[in-house]
Amino acid sequence: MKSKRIPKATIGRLAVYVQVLESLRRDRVEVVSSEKLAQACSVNSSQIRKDLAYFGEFGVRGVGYYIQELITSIKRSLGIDRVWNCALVGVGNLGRALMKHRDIPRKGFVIKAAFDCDPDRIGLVIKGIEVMCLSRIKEVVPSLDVEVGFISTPPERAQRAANFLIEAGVRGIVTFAPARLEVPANIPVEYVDFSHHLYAVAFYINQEANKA
Amino acid sequence: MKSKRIPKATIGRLAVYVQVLESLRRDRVEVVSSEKLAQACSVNSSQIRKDLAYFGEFGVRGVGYYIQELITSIKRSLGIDRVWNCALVGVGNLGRALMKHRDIPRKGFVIKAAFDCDPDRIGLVIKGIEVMCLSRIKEVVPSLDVEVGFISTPPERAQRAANFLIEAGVRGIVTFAPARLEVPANIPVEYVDFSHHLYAVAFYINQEANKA
DNA sequence: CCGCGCATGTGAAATTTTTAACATGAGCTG
DNA sequence: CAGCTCATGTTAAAAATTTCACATGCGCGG
Ligand SMILES: NC(=O)c1ccc[n+]([C@@H]2O[C@H](COP(=O)([O-])OP(=O)(O)OC[C@H]3O[C@@H](n4cnc5c(N)ncnc54)[C@H](O)[C@@H]3O)[C@@H](O)[C@H]2O)c1
Ligand SMILES: NC(=O)c1ccc[n+]([C@@H]2O[C@H](COP(=O)([O-])OP(=O)(O)OC[C@H]3O[C@@H](n4cnc5c(N)ncnc54)[C@H](O)[C@@H]3O)[C@@H](O)[C@H]2O)c1
Repeated sequence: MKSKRIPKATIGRLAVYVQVLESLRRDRVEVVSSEKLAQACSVNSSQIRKDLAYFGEFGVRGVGYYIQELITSIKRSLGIDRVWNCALVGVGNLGRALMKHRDIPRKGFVIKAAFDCDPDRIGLVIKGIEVMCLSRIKEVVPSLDVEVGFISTPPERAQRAANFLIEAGVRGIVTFAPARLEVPANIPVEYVDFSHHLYAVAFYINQEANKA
Repeated sequence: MKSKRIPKATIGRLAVYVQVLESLRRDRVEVVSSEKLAQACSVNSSQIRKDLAYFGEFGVRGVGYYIQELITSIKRSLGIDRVWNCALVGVGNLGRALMKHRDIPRKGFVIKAAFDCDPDRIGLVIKGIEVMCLSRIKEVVPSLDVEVGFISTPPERAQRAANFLIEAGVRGIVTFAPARLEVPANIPVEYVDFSHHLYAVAFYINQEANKA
């Protein structure tokens, strides 16, 4: 377990491994080889062993990986072996879908507070969370131990939302708005944007057409 | 414009370039250098020139890129200089948010039909689209010229949804369900999954903490 | 119409990432 | 408990991607 820079792509793949491993676990499979896992994830088996080697030795030679144990190890490596409290800014269509989405808490990210600036939205209760005015964020975030901010405002409001979140004390941001954010260097920002998936599917459909 | 394999990462960056370029266009900027654009996208300027070079020569030496023209060129290169008709399967929280989301048609992807299997959902009208029973997909997809399928069912139903979509004749799939799909090699599948962004933000927050 | 400044497009170098190859060690069998 | 099998962890090679460096060519000013 040497501390080298970990490729961003590795993080992405670890998420896929967890997804597939959990699906195997549901099917009561207990052990899996890097080869089998690789097939299920559509990657190379050395890739998997390499990715895991960044964090430690989790397998048993001649046997493979114990699934439950490996899931635990990956999660610990990523720092998701605990609950992260989150605050959401922008309770529109997407914001509401996120608040209702069961998989987010299941992954350890619990939305503890939601903020909007529209008076019609403030006071609304979704999944037991009352939508609050953004002006209360500075008081609420510290008191609820919120560490992660979700942004689902329109793009032109995203920077403003980020500023509020950071000033309130969040340590990282996941934004769904299509806008680049300017933040201090010590605040990681993840941009969730599936437009590149739309573009990619169009692009690859065209490629297939040109092949034939 | 030589036809080499185009890195997947390039497609992702082109989406970012378009996003930033459109934001510049809104601000009435007309020309931009690769250096300026690079800063706004947090990438290296050669990277931008390399990415664009896969598709052609779009700039003017000594000047830079004409923004409107570059947007058009990138879109043409990706094959999104036209409308793609789409069908959505699974009209739950996310499905409804997608149907209401203005940016999707704005990017040229128009949801023409929506399917569900829940009798309570069938007949519902969202944004002028009537939710239909999945059994009608084979008749509807060809008649509406649908080429792309969106899947927003629960993960255990995603494969079934994919099978229906492919049999009905879609040429590519964008799935939001956390499940790997088995599809013919000529059908591109894009997996939209932001769990890796959640994991990544947690991971980088921890890294920041270890630094300090 | 020539020369200068500037930013592109590109070939080569550096770096990163992926893949292959194999030595190592766990577990099983007789 | 020796020998064998098998899949890991790791080292080395290959491939891909990113970055550098600069020649090329457009536009403007004199
Ligand atoms: N709907 C989707 O499926 C979808 C998918 C991907 C990305 N997005 C992105 O997510 C964001 C939200 O999309 P949406 O469809 O939910 O839009 P929406 O208009 O339904 O919701 C936006 C919400 O943000 C609130 N808001 C605006 N300014 C605010 C501020 N300064 N502080 C706090 N709240 C503020 C509004 O009152 C509204 O409730 C957009 O940036 C969109 O591009 C949406
Ligand atoms: N809600 C979110 O914010 C969100 C975010 C990311 C990913 N996702 C994923 O998107 C998917 C949908 O999430 P959701 O929150 O909308 O769930 P949901 O339960 O609200 O919606 C699922 C819908 O699919 C329908 N369905 C089930 N089986 C079907 C079938 N065989 N054919 C057609 N329709 C079928 C159901 O009737 C329901 O309407 C899930 O896989 C989820 O993991 C959701």
